[in-house]
Amino acid sequence: MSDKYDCLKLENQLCFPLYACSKSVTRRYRPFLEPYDLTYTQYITMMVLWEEKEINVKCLGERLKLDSGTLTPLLKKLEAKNYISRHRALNDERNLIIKLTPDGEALKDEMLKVPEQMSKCMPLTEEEAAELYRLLDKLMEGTKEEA
Amino acid sequence: MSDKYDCLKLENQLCFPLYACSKSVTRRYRPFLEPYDLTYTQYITMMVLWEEKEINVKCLGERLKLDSGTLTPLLKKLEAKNYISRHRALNDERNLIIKLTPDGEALKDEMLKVPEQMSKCMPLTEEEAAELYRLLDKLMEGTKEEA
DNA sequence: CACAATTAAATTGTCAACAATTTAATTGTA
DNA sequence: TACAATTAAATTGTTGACAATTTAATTGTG
Repeated sequence: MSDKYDCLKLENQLCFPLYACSKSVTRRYRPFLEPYDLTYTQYITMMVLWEEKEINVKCLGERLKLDSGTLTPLLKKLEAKNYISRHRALNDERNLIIKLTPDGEALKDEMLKVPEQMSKCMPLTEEEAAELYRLLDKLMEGTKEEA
Repeated sequence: MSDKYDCLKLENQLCFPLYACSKSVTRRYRPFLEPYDLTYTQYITMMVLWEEKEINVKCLGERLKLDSGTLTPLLKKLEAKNYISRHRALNDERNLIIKLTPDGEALKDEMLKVPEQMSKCMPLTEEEAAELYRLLDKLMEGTKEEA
């Protein structure tokens, strides 16, 4: 019961579950982030800043795999919410340095409950999560730009 | 060497690899789809139509997990490219019926090589792919709207 | 039958993703 | 030192994603 078009069926492709699942998980974050006026992308940007304290747009883009076309407007929004500051580096004015404001820093403690709440929505065992992580990583390696 | 903020690190979350990997895979499709003037979302829409021949927007949205706000403009674009037709159902004019045009149907054979080419970018064994599929499916179940 | 409730698609508005281009600062080199 | 090449961020333009609302058709019920 198989024909040559089977490979063109949605359910036979890995790409679609990946795409749908990613959207589904992102959507799940919304209610937890909304009280802080953050979108998912803004949230992961803040996650990097909670680790780094200070970073330029280029490095931030490498961590998040986003370019300046996405980040510039997003960072302006985070600045408007007073979570971050944006200033040119003194030694090289091409670099825009992103720093947490006190408000942004304070948010970190509030946000501790987000991953906790999210993990309740993730019906995977510890081992399954680790395996999923490994497989995504491997897939990522293979799909990123090659020489 | 762990503190209470570890859970707020990007690399300790499943959500980020999922999000990044999905974007990476989608990006990989671009060069294969560009010759046919299709985006990834337009491509998966065509995949449903190659299976169904005829479907209304609501059902299409359920298959693709997209709403009319996303689909309406996308379907108008596919219509403009002459891959699909859009007509109201005679028995219930609320329903918009999407059908393949001959051009859209013909595209199916051309597109057979897309999954083939893509699979070369997917560095997973058969078993790994199956396991990834299973895990994504399980995660999907858990993250979709609950009662 | 009338009209409220429901349903399907379209519309509106906001944010994201990303290619391609532009602007401005810095670096390398003839 | 001039000036070409490179680099970082911003800008422009297109497409998607989705919440919320609107429009129009159909269904259910008093």
